[in-house]
Amino acid sequence: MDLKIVASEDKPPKTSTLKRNNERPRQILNAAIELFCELGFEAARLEDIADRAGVSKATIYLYFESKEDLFFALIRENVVPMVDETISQMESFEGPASDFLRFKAHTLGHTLAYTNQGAILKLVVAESRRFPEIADYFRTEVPERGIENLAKLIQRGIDDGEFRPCDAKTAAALFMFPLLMNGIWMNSLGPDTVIDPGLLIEMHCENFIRGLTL
Amino acid sequence: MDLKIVASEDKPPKTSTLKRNNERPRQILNAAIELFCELGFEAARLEDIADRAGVSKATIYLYFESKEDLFFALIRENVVPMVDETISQMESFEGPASDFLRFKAHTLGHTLAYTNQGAILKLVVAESRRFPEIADYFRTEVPERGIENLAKLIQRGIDDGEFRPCDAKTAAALFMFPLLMNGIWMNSLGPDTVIDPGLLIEMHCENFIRGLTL
DNA sequence: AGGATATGACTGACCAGTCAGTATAGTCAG
DNA sequence: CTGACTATACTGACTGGTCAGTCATATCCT
Repeated sequence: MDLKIVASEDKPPKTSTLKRNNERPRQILNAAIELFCELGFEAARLEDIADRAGVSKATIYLYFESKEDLFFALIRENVVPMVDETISQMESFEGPASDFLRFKAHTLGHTLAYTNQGAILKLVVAESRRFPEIADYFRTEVPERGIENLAKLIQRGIDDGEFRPCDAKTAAALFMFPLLMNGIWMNSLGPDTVIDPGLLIEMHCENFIRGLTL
Repeated sequence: MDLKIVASEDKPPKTSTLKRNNERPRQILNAAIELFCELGFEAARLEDIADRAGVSKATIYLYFESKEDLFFALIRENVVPMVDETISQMESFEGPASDFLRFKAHTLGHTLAYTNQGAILKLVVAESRRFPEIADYFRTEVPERGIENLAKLIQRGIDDGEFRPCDAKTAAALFMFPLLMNGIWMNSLGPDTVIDPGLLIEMHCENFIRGLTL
């Protein structure tokens, strides 16, 4: 792509505060996310990540132990906080369970389909067999906590007579799976002419609630 | 440089040659499937594939042009025939649409969850951005044909008054997505203690039909 | 001065793909 | 039947390129 002329015409835009050290990890991580999502873990080259972050490859090693550590940080810094937020939303929610499901289907559904959150999911799923410790961390922090909390909400719906009795955990997973698959789809094979993600989310939402309602 | 045209076919009518040559491509392909599914395309080494197939690496190149060709052959030889079969089942089916959905949910659901078909899906999804031609081939041969035909069946259900009116293609995708995600899940993060794949398939099946029924 | 931040240049391992050569079996002239 | 020839199947050893990770050196900021 761009070969660097050795010296000459060095940085004219002299950044006064070179104490950007605080931002460096974030810059590098963002570049890593983009490239991991585009190419997969193996095929993403550290040198390209460095280029995109505007640093040299060696600088990455000032802030991260290894390529794998970068992958781990991605989950720790980006995915887990999002789950935390969802869970606290869920805990403070008081209306009918179906209202929350509608809200969540639309927000999460669109986030997964139209941002690289879907690509991150695809990435984790693709690499999980090769990085068991990362997969373990992800599994316990994301799906297990997420499903558990969503199951609580659905169980409340069942107890309140809003939903018919069923296994709440399975129902929670069943609520999530089309949204997750939609996100993976849109970040791999899609977008295509066959599936309209917005329509699918909408239909899933109504069909799921309809099927679950007494 | 390469004048290894393999064709030149004028079969002697009676050659009782014990050539195992016929089996070689299948042996190699099976080994490739296993390793691609375990490790992903990049991380799977051709030498390991060769070892598992009981041949040398150079032998692979007698039957396949490149590593990527091996990936392509995997889809052509394994995935597409399965879709063909499903479609012909669907076309010859005559009972209520919901019966076929139940049948398909269970057979396909279990195949994806408990065989490496789910891992193959995971693989295709993971690598599709890096191999656009393979992704195009897969998309047109598998999801597009599959969804189109399933949509026909669902449309018939709508026309017959079995289901309530809705967009049949979206409904078809919505029927498939939990089964696909379940297959990917079981071949990446799962199996785990949170999700029971069999229960999920069963519940999806009933909930989906219930939601769609008038 | 001296610690913190950064990098260009390098290395060592790895791996897809190649090639010259071996092995085995079929063909056929004598 | 035999030995020379040929076609097919296969492989060990190599190459050229790639890339994660290292390190000696340089620059900046108290």
